[in-house]
Amino acid sequence: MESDDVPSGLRERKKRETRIALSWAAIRLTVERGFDNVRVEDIAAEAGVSPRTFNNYFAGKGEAIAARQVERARAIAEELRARPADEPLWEAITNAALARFALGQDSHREPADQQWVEGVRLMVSEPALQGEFLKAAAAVEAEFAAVVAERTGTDPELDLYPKLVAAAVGGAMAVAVEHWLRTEPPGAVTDLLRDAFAQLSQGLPTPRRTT
Amino acid sequence: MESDDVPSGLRERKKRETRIALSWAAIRLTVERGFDNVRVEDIAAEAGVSPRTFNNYFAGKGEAIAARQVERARAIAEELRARPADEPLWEAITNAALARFALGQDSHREPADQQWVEGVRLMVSEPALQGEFLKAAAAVEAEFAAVVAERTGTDPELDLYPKLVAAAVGGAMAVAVEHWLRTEPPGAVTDLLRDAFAQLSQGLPTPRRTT
DNA sequence: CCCGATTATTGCGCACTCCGCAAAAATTCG
DNA sequence: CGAATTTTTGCGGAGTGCGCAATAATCGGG
Repeated sequence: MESDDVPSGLRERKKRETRIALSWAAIRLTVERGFDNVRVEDIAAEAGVSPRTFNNYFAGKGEAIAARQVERARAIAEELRARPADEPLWEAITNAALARFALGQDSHREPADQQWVEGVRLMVSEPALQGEFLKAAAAVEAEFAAVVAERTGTDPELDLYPKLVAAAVGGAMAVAVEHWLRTEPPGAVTDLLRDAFAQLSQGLPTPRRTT
Repeated sequence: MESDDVPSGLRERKKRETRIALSWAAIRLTVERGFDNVRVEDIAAEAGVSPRTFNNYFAGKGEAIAARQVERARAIAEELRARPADEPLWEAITNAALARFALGQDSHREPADQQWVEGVRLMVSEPALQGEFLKAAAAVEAEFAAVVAERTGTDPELDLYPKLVAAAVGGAMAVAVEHWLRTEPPGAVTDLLRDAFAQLSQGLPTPRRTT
């Protein structure tokens, strides 16, 4: 009956670990070999469970891969919730997103992952996965909208506002990341995110020619 | 080698017709029976082609269903391109979207489709399809971004701006339609769209309590 | 109008996916 | 420890997506 508490028994920990192991294995193999060259069987083997068990956790390869994005998005929503209530909305959103992105940024910065970045590019351009990523984003957007509604005193059922903000934020993050992946000397995602949110909060005015 | 001209031979017309017939059949059957109770075989039969041919046109059921959304989104992009260049961007976007949505709105307004609306609700809440819809939206967003870039003199490769606008617009439309489908006495989508775009163009300021 | 060239449709086969079901293994709790 | 709960696993089957090659339809020049 409980909704989201953490019993933290041994059982729950193992489940969590298996889930993460499966998701991670799916990502790693896909980045290395390409989505179509990875079978569920391989992923399960990598995580040390039976193929059937994979489907107890995820409905398909795509979902397993997108699971980690979901986690991050959730974390951003929680980060936002934890922000001081008197902080202006867009400032809070920007800070929340930046905090989480910066987190995963410098954690594994090795020069050797040049090849890995290339694999990621291929992965995100896989049509089957794009849908999955977007679906994942949409799933979390509802949650995000709820937090925004809390902060602004609006009602997700009646007002467009919270979901509009959630959709815009989700889109902005996607655009920023996409742009970042496409840029050859990879700069800082955080700068792109800051820029994107700033433009959003200003009503996306036609920028004056910066060239 | 030609990119998108219309040879208008008999062959191309038939192909287009088959494509539309398949897409339409997929939607109709899904709305009536639910996504999982429709087999590719059924869709093909409805359109008068072999099951194998279905896969020559679409990679799966979901893609067939989303195909019509793609078409509409494309139409909006073209509508935007056709707008006078001196019209302010957000006005042009709003008008373009409104024109296309109003088009499909009153075309088949019968009291008998109460049941149909219910089916559509079920359809859009199907997880497998949400991903597909979003993927379709993303596909067109690039096109939309290109038009925005044209209008504003920005470069999709360098500036975040055009894609940011495209993402925001796509998200806003999705939110508006979702809200509209959830509202019991179905009002006018166009009003919701107008509202959504207005909020976007004003930077999504925290609304003052309207209750 | 007809015939060769091009293109679409179709049937067949196969690898893979996803899920229901029930047995086996693991974990929890009294 | 031992029974109850939960998870893992193997099996089986319905569906899917696509390559391949044969067949049918369309096109375009003579």
